[in-house]
Amino acid sequence: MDEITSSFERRTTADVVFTQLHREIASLTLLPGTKLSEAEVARRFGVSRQPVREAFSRLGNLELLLVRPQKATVVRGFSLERVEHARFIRLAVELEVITQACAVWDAANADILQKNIELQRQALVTEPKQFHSLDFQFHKEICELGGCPRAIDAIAECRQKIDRLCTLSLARESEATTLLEDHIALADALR
Amino acid sequence: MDEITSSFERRTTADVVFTQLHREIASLTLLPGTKLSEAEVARRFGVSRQPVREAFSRLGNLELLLVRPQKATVVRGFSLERVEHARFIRLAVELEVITQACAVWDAANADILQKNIELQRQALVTEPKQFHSLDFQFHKEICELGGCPRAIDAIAECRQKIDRLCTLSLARESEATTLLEDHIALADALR
DNA sequence: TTCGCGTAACTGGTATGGTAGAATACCATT
DNA sequence: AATGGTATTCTACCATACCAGTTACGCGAA
Repeated sequence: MDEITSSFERRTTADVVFTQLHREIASLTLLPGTKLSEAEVARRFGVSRQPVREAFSRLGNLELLLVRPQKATVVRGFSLERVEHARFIRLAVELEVITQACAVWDAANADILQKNIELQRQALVTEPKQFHSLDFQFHKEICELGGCPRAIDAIAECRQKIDRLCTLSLARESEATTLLEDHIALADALR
Repeated sequence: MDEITSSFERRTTADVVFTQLHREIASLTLLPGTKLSEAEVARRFGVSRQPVREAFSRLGNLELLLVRPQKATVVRGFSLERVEHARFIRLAVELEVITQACAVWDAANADILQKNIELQRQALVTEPKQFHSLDFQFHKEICELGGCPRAIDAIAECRQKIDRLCTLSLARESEATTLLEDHIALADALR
């Protein structure tokens, strides 16, 4: 989730509110349908309405909040349709990245990925919390090796939308195992 | 470009400023690097700084403006890298859509596309301005027929970013011809 | 009890004043 | 003339007050 905050040089009040609210929405501390009021949130954070308003605006742009004039702002539900959409985009991008990666493949690349997979295997039994970042890096490496370094941004963006639902529905640990298998298969296919 | 404003139920002052600025940036009336000040723009529109600020925020989210604390807000340049990125995403999505479309293809679908292509051919000689919307609809139809109606949103989003550069570099008319050929080839391939 | 209406509380949108930080221009000093 | 420091001026940011719709609640009549 830190990909979001890392680009801010100086943290303004609005940034703080935005980041915190984003976290709460993503972690489902704030459930969809929850009504948020600028004034109430402002009180909670001990700031004026202005930065809260700014934060609401950004969250609205991310489609996490539905804010309309003179009506209460609510946490947006994730329709399955929208999740499916994000998953579709991600799939399309990943496939294309892999296609491109195939064109320029060599042994050195395979080594890099293999090294990452080993780390993943270790992380799975010793430090499950690290798996997530390794997973991210795995895809990032494919993007870079494939010559599309910026593609990872798009993938991460989709992933973030999808993950909101995953937090709700399934345990991360059991998922990690299947992901690792996917990664191994992927590396094999590239070779 | 109207896909952007159409989703607003009630037009607020901020909406107006946002839409107008967006138009000016997209049409290169405001060149990249141009410095914009909240106060100055507010004066120009005859409104307070607040809605301008709101508009700046939205444009910043779209990466059209670079707004950082206590520093002048500038119109963002489109690095070739970013255009390439958008083009890449679009390509990936379109390819995937077409793949899916192939799976469920039949003669009726082919007719629909063929009808659109005929319209395009006419538009090219009689009413070039219509070509753009027909082009949009062509891709939209493929998305819908392929069972991914929302994919067109992602495509349109990328296209918008790309078009900003196209406005600068090449005449739309000559491009339209090659696009039509592409469309015909595409419809053939699907069949 | 139930329905309708009016009012009061609350919503986000707008206007404005003040503040801290960044950039620039300018002057003094070397 | 070149440079370093300073003051002015600009920036976006934040707080506050006010406004115009919207919603919700309670009271009175049927």
